[in-house]
Amino acid sequence: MASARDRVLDSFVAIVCEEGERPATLDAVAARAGVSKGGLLYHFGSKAALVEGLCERLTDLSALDIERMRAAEDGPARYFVENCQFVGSELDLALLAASRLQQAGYEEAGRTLDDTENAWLATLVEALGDVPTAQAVKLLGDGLYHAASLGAASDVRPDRASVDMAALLQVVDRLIATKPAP
Amino acid sequence: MASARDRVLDSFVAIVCEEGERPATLDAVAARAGVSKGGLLYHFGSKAALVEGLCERLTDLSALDIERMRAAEDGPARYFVENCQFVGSELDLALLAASRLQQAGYEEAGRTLDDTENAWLATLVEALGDVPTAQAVKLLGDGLYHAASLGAASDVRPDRASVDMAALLQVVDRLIATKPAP
DNA sequence: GTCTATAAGCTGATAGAC
DNA sequence: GTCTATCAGCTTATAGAC
Repeated sequence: MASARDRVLDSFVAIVCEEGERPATLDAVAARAGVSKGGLLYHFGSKAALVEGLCERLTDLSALDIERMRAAEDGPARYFVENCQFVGSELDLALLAASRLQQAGYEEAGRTLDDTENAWLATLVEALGDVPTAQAVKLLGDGLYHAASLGAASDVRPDRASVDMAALLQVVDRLIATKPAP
Repeated sequence: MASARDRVLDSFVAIVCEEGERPATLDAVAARAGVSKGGLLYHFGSKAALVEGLCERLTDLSALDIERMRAAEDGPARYFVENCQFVGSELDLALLAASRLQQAGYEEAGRTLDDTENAWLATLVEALGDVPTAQAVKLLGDGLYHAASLGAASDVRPDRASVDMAALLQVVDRLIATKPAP
């Protein structure tokens, strides 16, 4: 079984992703992690400390993802777009939670998100060689991520249009094929 | 001077956009609108009623925008992408506020957002004739909107990469030019 | 390291005067 | 239509026992 500290952070992330920032009270997080509020506050002295813990986790996970992206067989652009689908990975959850917390006013979450987004963009620019094309690919991914963040919170809406990933990747290929010579 | 009811709704939207959902307390909204909490509660009987008011406003504003999009000189796709930049318009504010409230757990805001997003996508599909291309354009816009929602809350970050709109519109043109024949 | 008990502050909402 | 006064509930955080 994971350490109590890890379980607390997992629970915090899970509740923020499933229900939002406001329901992620110290009481609720502690209960889900199977500790008392006092026990939680031993590991994270305040709610801001929980956010800080999430930011550290996000930084680690995104650095790992950048490495995988660089080494991806089909190239970083395809890897990036494909992985902007929400599948519930640790990185997905950390990103969604950070986004929610940023929107709830926690500035550190916003800074960490900015850093990770800049790293992704830089990797795309490096791989594609053309800045506008790289920015467009980044925006496509952000768009997917935006849709995920709308969906992951509430119940799934059957009438919400879902994206055909295979077709989208072909659009990405068109974008790369028509990019101006450097 | 606008009616008290409008001033209350304006204040609610403004605080949600500038500081987030949690700081948008009945007290804070009333103070900004220049009425007492009791005065506010006469017009909107609960916080959920404020959200409802915003949703109605968003529905009206987005219907107006769809009309403008259909009639746009450079075509709906260019109009759409250009207008996904956050410039602080009433529609921008309503969209950002709805997104924040959706992420804070207000389901009606999520439903209204879904409706407006579906309407934009349908208009793009109708104008471009190719679904994957239309979805890609929609995602580009969502990506821009995502960047705006990260920026509009906290202070402006000078190191955050900004998008070159002229270059992005050229990418959109490439996308449209290479779309498969119907 | 983890618990219980408690303090102190804030928030949404009601009741009733004007 | 708008105000003041007030309450009940929740949330963060502290203090101190085990």
